[in-house]
Amino acid sequence: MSEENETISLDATDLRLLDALQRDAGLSNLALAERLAVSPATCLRRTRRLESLGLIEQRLAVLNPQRLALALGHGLTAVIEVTLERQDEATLAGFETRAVAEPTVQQCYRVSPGPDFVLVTHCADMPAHLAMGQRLFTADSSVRNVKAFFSTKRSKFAPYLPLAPLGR
Amino acid sequence: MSEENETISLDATDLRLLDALQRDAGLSNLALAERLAVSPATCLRRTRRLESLGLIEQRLAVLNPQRLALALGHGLTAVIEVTLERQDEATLAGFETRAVAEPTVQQCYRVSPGPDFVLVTHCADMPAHLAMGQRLFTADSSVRNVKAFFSTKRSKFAPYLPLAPLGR
DNA sequence: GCTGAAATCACACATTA
DNA sequence: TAATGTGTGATTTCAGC
Repeated sequence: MSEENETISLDATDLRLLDALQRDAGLSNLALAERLAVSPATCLRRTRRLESLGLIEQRLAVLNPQRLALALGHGLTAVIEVTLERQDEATLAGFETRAVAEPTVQQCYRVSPGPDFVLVTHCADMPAHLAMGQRLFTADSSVRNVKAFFSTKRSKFAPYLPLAPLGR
Repeated sequence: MSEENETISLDATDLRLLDALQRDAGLSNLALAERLAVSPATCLRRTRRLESLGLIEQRLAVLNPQRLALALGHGLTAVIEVTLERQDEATLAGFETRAVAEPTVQQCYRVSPGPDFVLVTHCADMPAHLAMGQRLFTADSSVRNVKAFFSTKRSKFAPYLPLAPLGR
């Protein structure tokens, strides 16, 4: 992946390609090319470029937690607000590193105003959730306050970024 | 997609397959089969079954918002807590339907205790964010209270579900 | 954007437990 | 009987032009 912060230039085809991929990464290169009305070769070259530029971060299958629960038992999704004792960069970065390293943390956002971080976590059960809280919050003296809300239903999961020049 | 709520039975190979796919849906069937030490045919059959059972909800490319911002200008990610006037199912379902239909809403969770919903939204800019707030909250008399936190950095995005019998 | 070689996929069928 | 693995033609990928 290209690591420089050079200015990246994207034309309308790149944007349509990114948009198609963030909605359905299961399409074959051929199907994708047809949808964008470009040749398969062009489509492939562009996709490779967008990957090498780091714009496409990962491709993943999103599993359905409700369905999976029928087979594995219910997991526990929580939205957690975390406030630290101090807001200097070292303190923030320290907590962030620990949060990101925790496998049960699915998402981590630095936010403002309000708490310092919002996490989305998913644990197998309540003991696992409590153990995560022990590791990540109780054992960390830089954590001042924690509020956890448990998800009773994930109504939507569609992390699509708006690609403005598309006119969406 | 199978719509019945029949008991779904998953063996260790199914779980390893789901786990591989939720971490990397870019693998070819051949590579996947090799990783799981099964034949390509088995791998493909199993994948199809998991899709038809609705366990695999979608395949998507996750874009990097920081990188994309270099080309498009920064967007605005917010975590929003929403409390409604009443908590009866009709009121909850009404708001949920509107939230899910809003394209800027990336994720929607019903939660308890605390607020009734937590949303993760992404808008092109502040005017777009305010317009979303107008549509979704101000215009809805069932909404009592809204708290929005703006994300200054997405530190982690890895919506992997724990597949317990794997021993992870 | 086109073409062709190499890889991959997807299906039918034989095989095993 | 149900699931796996092997083999085949068809499709797709991906290089050079």
